[in-house]
Amino acid sequence: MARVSQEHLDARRRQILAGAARCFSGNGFHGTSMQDVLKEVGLSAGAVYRYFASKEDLIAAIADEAFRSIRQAFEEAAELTPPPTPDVLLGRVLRRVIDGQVYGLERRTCAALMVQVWAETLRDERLAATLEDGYTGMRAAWAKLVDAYRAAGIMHSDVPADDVARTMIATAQGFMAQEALFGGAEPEVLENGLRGLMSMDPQKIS
Amino acid sequence: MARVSQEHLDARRRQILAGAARCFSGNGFHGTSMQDVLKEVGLSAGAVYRYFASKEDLIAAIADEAFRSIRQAFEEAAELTPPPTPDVLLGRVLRRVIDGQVYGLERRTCAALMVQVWAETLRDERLAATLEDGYTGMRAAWAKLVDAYRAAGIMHSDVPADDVARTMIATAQGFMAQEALFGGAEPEVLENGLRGLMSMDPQKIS
DNA sequence: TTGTCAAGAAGGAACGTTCGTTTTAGGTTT
DNA sequence: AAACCTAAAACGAACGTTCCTTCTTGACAA
Repeated sequence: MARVSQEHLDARRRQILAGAARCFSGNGFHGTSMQDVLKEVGLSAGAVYRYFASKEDLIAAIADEAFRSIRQAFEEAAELTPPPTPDVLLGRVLRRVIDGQVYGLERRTCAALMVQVWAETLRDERLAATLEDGYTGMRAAWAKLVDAYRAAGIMHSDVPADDVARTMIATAQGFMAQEALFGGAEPEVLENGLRGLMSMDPQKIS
Repeated sequence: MARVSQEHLDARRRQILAGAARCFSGNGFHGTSMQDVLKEVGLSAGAVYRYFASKEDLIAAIADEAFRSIRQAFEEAAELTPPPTPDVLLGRVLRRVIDGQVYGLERRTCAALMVQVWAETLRDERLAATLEDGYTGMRAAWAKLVDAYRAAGIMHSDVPADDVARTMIATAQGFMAQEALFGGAEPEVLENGLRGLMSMDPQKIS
């Protein structure tokens, strides 16, 4: 009867997730206690445990959101027609992910959360399965994109498309790691760097 | 005086580090208890705490070794003359790091440890400072290498050398993340992928 | 070569703390 | 009045670490 509005419930939920994400990004999932989270979100234990049954649930919700954000950025980029060159494409992905307002986190904090999620994925089979699913799809979409490059004659065809796809994805992942660890990994740096690499065709070099 | 030989002490120390590294790579530094480590290395608490004053010390020793391994792989590659193309170079780095026998870990386990070290670095200022030092040196060495490419006329000069250096390093980092998370990130995949990217000069495309 | 023994190395129970979580009782909002 | 939330206490379990005991080692005396 005296229920609060659904928007209120959703807002509370996001408030908890955002506060927890801030804690987790800086101290890791297991370096952060629930007391830390409670203090950060400004709610009592009773309130938080009304929205999440356990710390594990809270972690899973945050990791899933991170996966979703990454996957969406990659898949949106892969659907652009005509496909931009890798430098433009990956610049877009990085901007989208890192400025993508995951729980309203700053660029570096967001990148740090991603690294923490990777680490947690290594010890949680459920997360690993979710990530694997998303990765397989991304890889396929980007391999298609590489095929388009080859069909358009702007890339040599003597290399497996999947290998190029994995390499592009790895570059974006590496930039997220660098942003988390050192900061200053601007998308422009990635764009410039890729342009540099793209200009040195090994078949021309000898 | 009834000391045991220095070789014995060193062997015990490495035994502890190796066992701890196996635990940490799979369960994270804070998801692994000291009891887990004790069981894995087959020693008692009294024995382990004779070699490491605290869990933090143990973590720091392992992280330092991981940093050292990475840094050495990158710097060795950067000193090759004449400088190989990026595909060859990064293939070498990846092989060296990942098959580099860090505590005798398997490829994927070793990659997983790297990811855990990154995560820990985000919450430990001392580790962050160490990593920052190594990274700055690596970046400078690789920027020099890019300058050599340009001097040799095999790369366009309209892009900051440092940006290309960071992008190459990021690609290697991304591959380590992929190996940890999904496996199968062979150095050959990276080499092929880079060759593919290098063949699509954006200035030729239109 | 052998026996002795102090000291180093390892064992393992137990410590105090902190963890995630639940429970309690009482207040506030809709 | 029903749902939401607070504040505080308390729970057992698990944590990192310590402490005392036991075993082992190697120098040295015999």
